[in-house]
Amino acid sequence: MRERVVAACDGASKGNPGPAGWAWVVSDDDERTPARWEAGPLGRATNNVAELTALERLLTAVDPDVPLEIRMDSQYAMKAVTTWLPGWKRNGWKTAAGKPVANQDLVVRIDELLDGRSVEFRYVPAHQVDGDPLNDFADRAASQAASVQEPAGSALGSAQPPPSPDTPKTAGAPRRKAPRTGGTASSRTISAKFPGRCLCGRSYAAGEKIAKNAQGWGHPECRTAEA
Amino acid sequence: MRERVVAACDGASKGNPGPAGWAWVVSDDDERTPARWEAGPLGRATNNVAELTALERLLTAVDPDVPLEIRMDSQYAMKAVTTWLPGWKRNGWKTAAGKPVANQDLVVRIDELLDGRSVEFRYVPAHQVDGDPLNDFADRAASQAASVQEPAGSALGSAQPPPSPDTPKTAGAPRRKAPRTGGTASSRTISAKFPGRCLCGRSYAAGEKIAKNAQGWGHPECRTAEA
RNA sequence: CGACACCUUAUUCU
DNA sequence: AGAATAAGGTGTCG
Repeated sequence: MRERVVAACDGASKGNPGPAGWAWVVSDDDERTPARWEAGPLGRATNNVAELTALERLLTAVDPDVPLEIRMDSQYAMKAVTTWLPGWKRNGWKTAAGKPVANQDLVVRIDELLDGRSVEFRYVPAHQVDGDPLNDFADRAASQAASVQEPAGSALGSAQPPPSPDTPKTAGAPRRKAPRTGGTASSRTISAKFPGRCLCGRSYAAGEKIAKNAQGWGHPECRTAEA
Repeated sequence: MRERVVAACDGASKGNPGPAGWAWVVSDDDERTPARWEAGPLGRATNNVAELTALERLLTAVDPDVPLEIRMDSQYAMKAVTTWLPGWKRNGWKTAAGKPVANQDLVVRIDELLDGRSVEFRYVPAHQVDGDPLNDFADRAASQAASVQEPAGSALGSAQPPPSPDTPKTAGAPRRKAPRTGGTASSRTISAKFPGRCLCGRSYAAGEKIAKNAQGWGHPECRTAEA
């Protein structure tokens, strides 16, 4: 059976409500290095709409047959689609205070995308000194998308999102620099002779352009380091 | 009724937290020239403890009957004793996040000093190219006190605090040099025949040494320019 | 009442 | 380029 893929998603809203954005990232096999990512603007929205949208876009972008581990820092978005959703279906989408559940459309849509899929949600705290690198990447990409209100991602050849001013950096300990990713393709691509699965979780068809990465063959934009 | 006196106060903390200092300055009638000032060390403290202490020392040093305009660059210290204090008294000194309010002792002490007094607070931005001269003076005096951890002031015959390296200098426009102040006394002093009020806002008693300044008689250390 | 997130402001600095 | 000291608010749920 295929190895589970690790991903993260996050939302941002400048002013809350205000200019908002979403982002997701699928990791390399080391579960730390961004292999493929995407971010987009939302116009004026709340933080929680942005968080839910990020999850919805991630599930839409990844092959439903691939087992996923999704890391997120929003307990609201995570519990909405896991803990609270069954009760809401039963009680006619009423909150404990008797009011209508907010963002019902997004929650329902995510519920549909989750159907028949293997997804494990995992809460990771935001903005930690030595926190999850994928969550940090998604946080920065979403914040950037919220600010500039422009799409970005590995498929668009975007540069890595800039560091957030509010994300604490690692203390003195020296760290290996993560391999560059996402940017312009540089090594050779070929046409696939057989269909297969990229490390990003999506399959590729025979005849599709693929490139070699450290773990095998896959989408050219999913290359993580030169072979 | 007596004219309002203009003053400024500021704090500094090298490293934050780190060696800290406070300073206040009372202006001449031109509202630009330092007439009387004082600065002191705090040992290891935070920037905000230094800011609040500077305000507390100013209020302690100035006659409570004199109406004051206080200029400061710390919105934290200013709003703490004006905007936020009433709410804190009501809610048992809890922050919006539900945590105990920091530096409560200093805020309470300042609240007591403010009682029955005429004080207008005025925010002035820090480190501006053509910013408030009194705030700049207090900034330099507090920074110096934080560095050397020694008291200073007009009453001690201290020299003017040195310029800060981080304060942007005025662009090309030529400016009149502010009259020298605060340093060693140089012109004649006499014994007051009657009690009176100095321009610094404090009164002097009959028999106390006084000196003539541009606006009249007052404390020798409050002289602003030679007559 | 509690939790998580999104922020906004100012200062202190390094 | 970075971090610490402090406060305020909204979005959402149990």
